[in-house]
Amino acid sequence: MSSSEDEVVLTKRVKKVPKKNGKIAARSSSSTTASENDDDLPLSQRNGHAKSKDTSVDDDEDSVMSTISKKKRKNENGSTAVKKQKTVKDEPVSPKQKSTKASTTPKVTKPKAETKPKMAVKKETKPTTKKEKKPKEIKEETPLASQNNEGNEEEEEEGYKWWEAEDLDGEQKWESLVHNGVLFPPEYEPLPSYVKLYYDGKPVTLSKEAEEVAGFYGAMLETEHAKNPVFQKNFFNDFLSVIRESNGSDVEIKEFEKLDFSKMYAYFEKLKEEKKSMTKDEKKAIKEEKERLEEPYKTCFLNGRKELVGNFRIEPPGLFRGRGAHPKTGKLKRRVYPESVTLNISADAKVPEPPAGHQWGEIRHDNTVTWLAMWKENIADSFKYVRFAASSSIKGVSDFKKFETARRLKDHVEAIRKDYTKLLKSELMQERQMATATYLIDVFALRAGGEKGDDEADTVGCCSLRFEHITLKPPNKVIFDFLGKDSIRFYQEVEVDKQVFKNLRIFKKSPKQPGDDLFDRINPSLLNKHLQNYMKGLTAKVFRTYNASKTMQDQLNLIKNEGTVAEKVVKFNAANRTVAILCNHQRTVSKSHGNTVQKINDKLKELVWQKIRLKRMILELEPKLLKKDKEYFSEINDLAKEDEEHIHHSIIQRQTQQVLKKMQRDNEKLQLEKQELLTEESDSIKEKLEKIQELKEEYDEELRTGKTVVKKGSTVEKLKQQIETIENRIVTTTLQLKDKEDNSEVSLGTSKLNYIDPRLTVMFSKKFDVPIEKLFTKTLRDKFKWAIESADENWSF
DNA sequence: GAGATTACTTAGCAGATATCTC
DNA sequence: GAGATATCTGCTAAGTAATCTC
Repeated sequence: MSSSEDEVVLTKRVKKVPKKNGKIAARSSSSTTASENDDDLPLSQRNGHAKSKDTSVDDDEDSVMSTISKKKRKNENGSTAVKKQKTVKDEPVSPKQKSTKASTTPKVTKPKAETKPKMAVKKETKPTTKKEKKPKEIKEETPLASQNNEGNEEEEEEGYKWWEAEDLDGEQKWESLVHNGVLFPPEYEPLPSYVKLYYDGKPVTLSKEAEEVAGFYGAMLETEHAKNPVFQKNFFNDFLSVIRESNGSDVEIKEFEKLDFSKMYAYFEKLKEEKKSMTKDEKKAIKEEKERLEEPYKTCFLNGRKELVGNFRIEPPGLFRGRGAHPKTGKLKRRVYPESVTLNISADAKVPEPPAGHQWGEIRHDNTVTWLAMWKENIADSFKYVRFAASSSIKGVSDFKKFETARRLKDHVEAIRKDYTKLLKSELMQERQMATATYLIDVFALRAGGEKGDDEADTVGCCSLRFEHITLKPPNKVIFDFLGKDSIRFYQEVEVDKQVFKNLRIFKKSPKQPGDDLFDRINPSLLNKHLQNYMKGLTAKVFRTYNASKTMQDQLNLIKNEGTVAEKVVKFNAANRTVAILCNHQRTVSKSHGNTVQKINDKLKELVWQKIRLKRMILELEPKLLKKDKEYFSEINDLAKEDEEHIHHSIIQRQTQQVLKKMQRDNEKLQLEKQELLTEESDSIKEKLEKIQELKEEYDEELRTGKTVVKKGSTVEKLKQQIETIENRIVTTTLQLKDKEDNSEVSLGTSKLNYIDPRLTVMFSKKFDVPIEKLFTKTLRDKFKWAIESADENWSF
């Protein structure tokens, strides 16, 4: 078959549908042909066949397509079969049940007859039209008296160690759940009457509702968001809606450009300043009041044990700050009232009182989920949940399971890699795409890449990569350039497996064009189904966890147990950084970064100058040394005259500013005490400034004569000692600079929090005698208590 | 089987707090 | 002790993925 015929096949399969955002997207056709059914044959049924074909298939791009169109096979049972797996059950066991030795095989338990029963329809206290899941029956009454964990003082003191007790399986998430509901943001307090929005130069009197919305914008007037035209447009539309709804303006507002928020902005800035300048006691009182209000919502009782709640606060209204080019950025996030909040709580628990004059939207008793409350937000029409804190047992169990699943991948990854390497050459397009996607996810830690709508930012992951996101440079170089999660740019120039390169070229082949999906036969759902054939619980995201933790383990293995604690921490962070780079965890370079780097560079230059100056002093004392130790003095003329002049200038300027700033601070105090203020003519200031002037003259003289002034009492030994100190400082500062630059765009926290098995950090801490406090913050120590208490120095991922 | 729904994890940013430097 | 800088924490947006519905 000719290549043109091949293209016809491809064209038939790639159905072009206009994307909601106007782009043309490639979609697999819904009308299946016999050959398309072929694609759906389970791999297990085709492995043998594919293998025999592989040997005969010419791997030319065209012939691949020819083979596909020639093949007319049908899936006999018409459904996707599941590749037979080893019957070893892949369920996690608690950390204490496991040996911490790497060599020990994980405990194998028998598979349950039914691991995840289908959820049945649930009867609710309030009938709803939507389907609902039926919670498992709560086995026993859970009287509130038992919920303070009575009779278990030891546990109360030490905290509940779920990892030593819990059966981690099962769909039911709790036996009893008792809590006090959620904390609502305070009601809006109108602005003082003199703070107005202006329209076309005239003050506008707004309704309370409209004023609140105007204030949201006014407060962020100087942010990048407020300068974004999409943000402005969305805000303005919603602002006008609120004005209409509340009959809320005495002036007809028609154009955004005529709005002047500057008075509002100034008022909010003034409030900020006032807050800043509060006395310690005032700040303390505010904090205490805040804590008093929060207290009832901070904790709840889960199965009779006290646990921390995470985000017990209902999100306050405001303007939606979407990331990247989000089409809805700037829209009004409306205030949430109790009527739209659903509480999830034990059937026999007391329902918390809703705020006065309100009612809860719904009360549920669903023990198959872990949220305490939820509400629907108005931006994406999705749910927001109130959940347990990261340190809670329920989150701990889930975290532990996540890492155990990733660890189980160790036992399968070799087979998976072998398989996808083979399937890269499959004659079936879907298999090739599946294999290529798995390769990219495995090797470059790409996310799955689910489809997105036109009301979201245009970001992609593996399955949603489009034509324009990769550039191919023969023989096997690929340039990835796309926006991933949070609109973070993923840019990498990499060399890939030759067959992967060939496949990507096929996936980009005409008639595909910019806007078309590269992977038009697969999606995350199919991909994950495929992955589950290899291992229960295996999904695309498990690869990220696995590869991150595996990389960390490998990096830690390279570290030698030597040096100070600080040096070991630096090495640990370097390992952490490797993982962060793998996962593309970035952060915006801080505004002050340029300045900071400049300052460190200046400091370095100054240190070098100091060192050279000290060496010149030595030669002033003993000129003969120049011949004796040429190398030691080889740098004494390294600095250009201009550089030296610049350094002198910086030092003089800095010292002068220090004196003047100090004078300013002192004057503020003196003013309060109603005493006479200092001036540059005051004796104490004059004296200091004169000393600086003397120093300047000394420097000028040195520059002019080339002779360095040696301080009284200096000896060669003393000067050499000083040089050594400076040299050490140069080394430290250079390292500091390198660290700054290396870390300026890399965020280490995300991988530490989500991807690196915390037991690796614990192992490092114990093996290398580095206090865990140096590696985990307090929050992380709480979150990973299970790891800290269960892993030892021999633990391995 | 596709799309919708639901529930969960992952993510960067901004403000709060702690630590360092002068 | 004050200001600068680093680190930590809370917030909430933005993903993934399982399940449900049509």
